[in-house]
Amino acid sequence: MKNEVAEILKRNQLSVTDSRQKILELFRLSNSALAHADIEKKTSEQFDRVTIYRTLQTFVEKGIVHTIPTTDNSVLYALCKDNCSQGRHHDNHVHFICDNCGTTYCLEHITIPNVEVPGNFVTKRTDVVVSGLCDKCS
Amino acid sequence: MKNEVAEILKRNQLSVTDSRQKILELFRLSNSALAHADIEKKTSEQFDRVTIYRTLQTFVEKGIVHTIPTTDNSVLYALCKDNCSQGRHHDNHVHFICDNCGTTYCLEHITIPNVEVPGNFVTKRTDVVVSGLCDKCS
DNA sequence: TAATGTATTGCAACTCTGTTGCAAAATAAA
DNA sequence: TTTATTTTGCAACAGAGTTGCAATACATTA
Ligand SMILES: [Mn+2]
Ligand SMILES: [Mn+2]
Ligand SMILES: [Zn+2]
Ligand SMILES: [Zn+2]
Repeated sequence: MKNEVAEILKRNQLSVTDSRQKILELFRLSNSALAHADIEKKTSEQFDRVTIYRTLQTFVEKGIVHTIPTTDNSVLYALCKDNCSQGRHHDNHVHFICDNCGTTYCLEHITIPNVEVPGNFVTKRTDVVVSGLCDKCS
Repeated sequence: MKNEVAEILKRNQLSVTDSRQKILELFRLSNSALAHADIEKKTSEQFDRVTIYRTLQTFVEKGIVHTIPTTDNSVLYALCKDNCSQGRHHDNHVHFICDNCGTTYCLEHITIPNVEVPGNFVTKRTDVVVSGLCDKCS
């Protein structure tokens, strides 16, 4: 729904532009996380590389998407569900990266366990990334 | 101890070269994880960039160091303790990245919790990365 | 709806990171 | 010491990410 996408942008005080609409739509249609390269492949005819970088950055800042750490010099992005906002992500779920097909899933229903850290360390964020074989590859 | 470093290399069926000795020593002297860039800064007068890339790759393959996922298009490396070997890492600990000073610690004594995944997913590896403020920055 | 100010985009140029092939050098084996 | 094997450095390249700036698109107000 183009309209719903525009709503999300407005709610986040972003002007509604073609690139933001299209890229946000891509995330909504995908059931897995996307890398910059994925988005570039699907939209490079339409948008400049730089625009994609800036759009992703903006989405992260606004709490529209969240990042997923990886071990291969890439960053993955996925939609934040509920009520994330500027600087406050509430995506408290585990991520799964398939070693075989590379697909990365937000396991929305599996919550991050509480992890103890030494006395004077302060936890701001905890990422849990599981890798292995996804349901399609196992 | 240069000698001990050489022992580790031999034990892993690697020929003992200047760059491997020096880089491995760097890891042993550091109490935090190192990125490629860190090693380059400390040794670029001595070794070519390419050699550092290849050395790190070799160390990971042999189980001498392990990687730590990040959210910023970089990969961190840290020494494996005990008995990791080719393809079999037993580093089952949590990592902590300080948002302020950037230092990344292996929390050797905090073990990775068991994380449930959906039925047909197969877990091969679980990474837990906590970020926030380290003891020096809090 | 049209005019205006503001925010976003595309482009060009650049830097930084990582990779590859190959000849020279270093290491290990005999 | 000689020889075979492995590793290194260099050069060249490819790809990823950044920045400044002018052109364009968007939001606002009249
Ligand atoms: Mn997610
Ligand atoms: Mn570690
Ligand atoms: Zn898969
Ligand atoms: Zn710190």
